[in-house]
Amino acid sequence: MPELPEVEHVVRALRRAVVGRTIIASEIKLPKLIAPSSLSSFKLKIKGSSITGVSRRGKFILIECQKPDRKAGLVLIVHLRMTGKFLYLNADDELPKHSHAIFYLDNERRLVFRDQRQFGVMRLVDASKLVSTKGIAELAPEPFGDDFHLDYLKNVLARSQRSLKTLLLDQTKVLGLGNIYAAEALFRARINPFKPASQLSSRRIPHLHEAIKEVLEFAVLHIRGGFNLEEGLSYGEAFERFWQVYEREGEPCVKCGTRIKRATQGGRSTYWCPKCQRR
DNA sequence: ACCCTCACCTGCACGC
DNA sequence: TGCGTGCAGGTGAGGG
Repeated sequence: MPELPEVEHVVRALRRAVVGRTIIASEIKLPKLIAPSSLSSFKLKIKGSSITGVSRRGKFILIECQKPDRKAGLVLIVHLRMTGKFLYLNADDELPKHSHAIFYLDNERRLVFRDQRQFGVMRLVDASKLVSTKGIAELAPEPFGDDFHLDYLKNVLARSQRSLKTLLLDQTKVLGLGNIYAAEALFRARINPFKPASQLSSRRIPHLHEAIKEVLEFAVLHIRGGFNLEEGLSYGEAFERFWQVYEREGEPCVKCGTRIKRATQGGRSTYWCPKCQRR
C-alpha cells in the first residue's frame, strides 16, 4: 500500500506511540513474516527490549530496540509492502483478521502488525549490521537528503535504457516513489512515462528532479489520518487524495482537459496525459 | 550488469 | 447468487 510519504507518517505515529516502551513478549502467527529467522530465536531476541527510536530508510520502517543486558542495539526492520499496517490496540480490543505479529508492551497495550496480502516482511538485525543488510544496502539516496542531487539523477538516467516510469519505481535508483507518485511526478514534470531514461534531454532532467521531490514533499504535508491515538488505535487508510493522473483514466487533465490515458507498463498501470506528456 | 516476467496473497468490483 | 476475470499504493527470485 504505502509509498514513502505514507511510511513517513506511520513512522511518526509509531514514534509517538511506542518509543520508551518495553516489549515484554511477542507472538508471530505467520512464520514467513520473519523468515528466515526462526520463531523461537526471534521471540527470545526481542523479548525485554525497550524501543529507543523509530526511523525510516526508503519505505523500510526501522524500530530501534535495546536490551538492558546487552551493549549492541537491535533493529526491527519492517516493510509494509502492499497492505501491511500497524495497529496500537488496547488490552480489550479485538484482534482483527490478518493480525500476523503481536508485540505486548509494558503499558498493557499491543502493537499489532496486520497484513491482508501477507507480502510484508520483518527482520531483526544487530544495529551495527543495519546498513550492510541486504535490501537496505542497495537503496538509492534519500530523496530529501543532500545526496539526491541533480548530478546523481543525471547519472542514473544516463545509464538506463528502461522507460522512465519503470526506472522511477526501482528503489536502488530513485528512492521513495511507488506506482502513484511515479505517475504524478512524471505528470508534474510533463514527461512521457514511456520515454527511455537515457533519452531524457538534459534540459528536462531538473524538472524531473524537482517534481520527484515536490510530489513526495506535498504528499507528506497533506496526508491525513494515520495513527489516531485519541480514538484509541489504528493506522488507517484515510489520507487525502490529490492525484492528478493516477486512477483518473478518461477524466479531463487538470491542465489541458485532454482525457487521461491508462496503459500497462511492466505489469502495472501507468496513467498520463497524452497532450501534456507527449514527449 | 541489466532488464523482463512471474510469483507471492487476499479481497473487491465487475460482467455474465 | 455465484463464478470467473482483472486489478490493487511492492519487491525478490530466476531467467535471458
